[in-house]
Amino acid sequence: MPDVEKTEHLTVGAWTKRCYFAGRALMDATLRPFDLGSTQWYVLWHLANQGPSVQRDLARALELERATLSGIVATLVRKGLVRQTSDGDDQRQRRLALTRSGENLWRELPDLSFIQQAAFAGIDEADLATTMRVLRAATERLQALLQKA
Amino acid sequence: MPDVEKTEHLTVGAWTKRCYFAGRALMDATLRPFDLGSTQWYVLWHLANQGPSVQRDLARALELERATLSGIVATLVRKGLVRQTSDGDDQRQRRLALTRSGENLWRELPDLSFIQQAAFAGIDEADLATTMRVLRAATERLQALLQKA
DNA sequence: CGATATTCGTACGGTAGCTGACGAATTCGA
DNA sequence: TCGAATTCGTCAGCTACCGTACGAATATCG
Repeated sequence: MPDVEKTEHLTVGAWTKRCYFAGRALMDATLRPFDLGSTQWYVLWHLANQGPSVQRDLARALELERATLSGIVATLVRKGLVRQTSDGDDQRQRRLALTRSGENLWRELPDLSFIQQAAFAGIDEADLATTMRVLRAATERLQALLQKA
Repeated sequence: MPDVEKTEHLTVGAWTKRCYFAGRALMDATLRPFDLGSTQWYVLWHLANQGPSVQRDLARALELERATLSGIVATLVRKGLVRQTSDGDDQRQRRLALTRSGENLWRELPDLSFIQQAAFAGIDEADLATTMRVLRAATERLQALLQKA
């Protein structure tokens, strides 16, 4: 939102937004042939690398609301990529795992690390670290402020 | 998405996401008493400060798709805050302007600059500039890559 | 002048987030 | 031990994005 910069506020906000959306769009474009959304990819990623997981834990790990994850999981189950069972000692919980076809799909998926690499290729290592630090600090301040409100 | 950092890619992507969402959440929380969403605020902001505008121009200025803006505008018109007329020489275009009640509401709205200020208070000016530069460069690379795909 | 291409706004469908409410299951306290 | 609080997953409803398709209006070109 370029014009907003004239107000001298929300400028970095505008760039975080642009950067976030650009990255996600590229992710989505890459995953489109596989009929996967970016968040669906994160779920598969976690299940493939961290193994089966209780839905609640997965939500915490991916920083999603339970309700949000619930919808994603429903989609993945419908596609036959993920299995949702309730075999634990706590009958409220649902355990998630990749199905055979989910594992097969995961093996076919391209490596997405090229996105991060392309985005920050040629950028000074120290500058990247600074950026991370600034964003982390800003996020923490914002979340703290949100807490109080 | 913290765990993702272990893959050593998408780490900055995760922070831009967190930062963007945290900022937007704070904006939404501040605007909630006025029953306004953050994008609705941007539209009012533009109309209040840049004056009436053709819908297409507004979409370009706010970096929104025409379809997206169309929905936002419909909501604002329904609330009686914005007037949508087609009085130009080009009968396809719709000219947008604040209504009287829209102007009144705008005057009542709090200044949102405290969000940006709070987020980056105490952060070194040079570091902030570096962050802006890195984000801008990354976004441009990502968009260029998206273009080709 | 008439056919074709473009542009504007809208409609529809999809993804990705959120909140709030709810039933079922579990835990905690008195 | 029994009632109250908490937790888990889901549902419904909202904002905010996207892409595609479409009708109407305009521009362009032969």
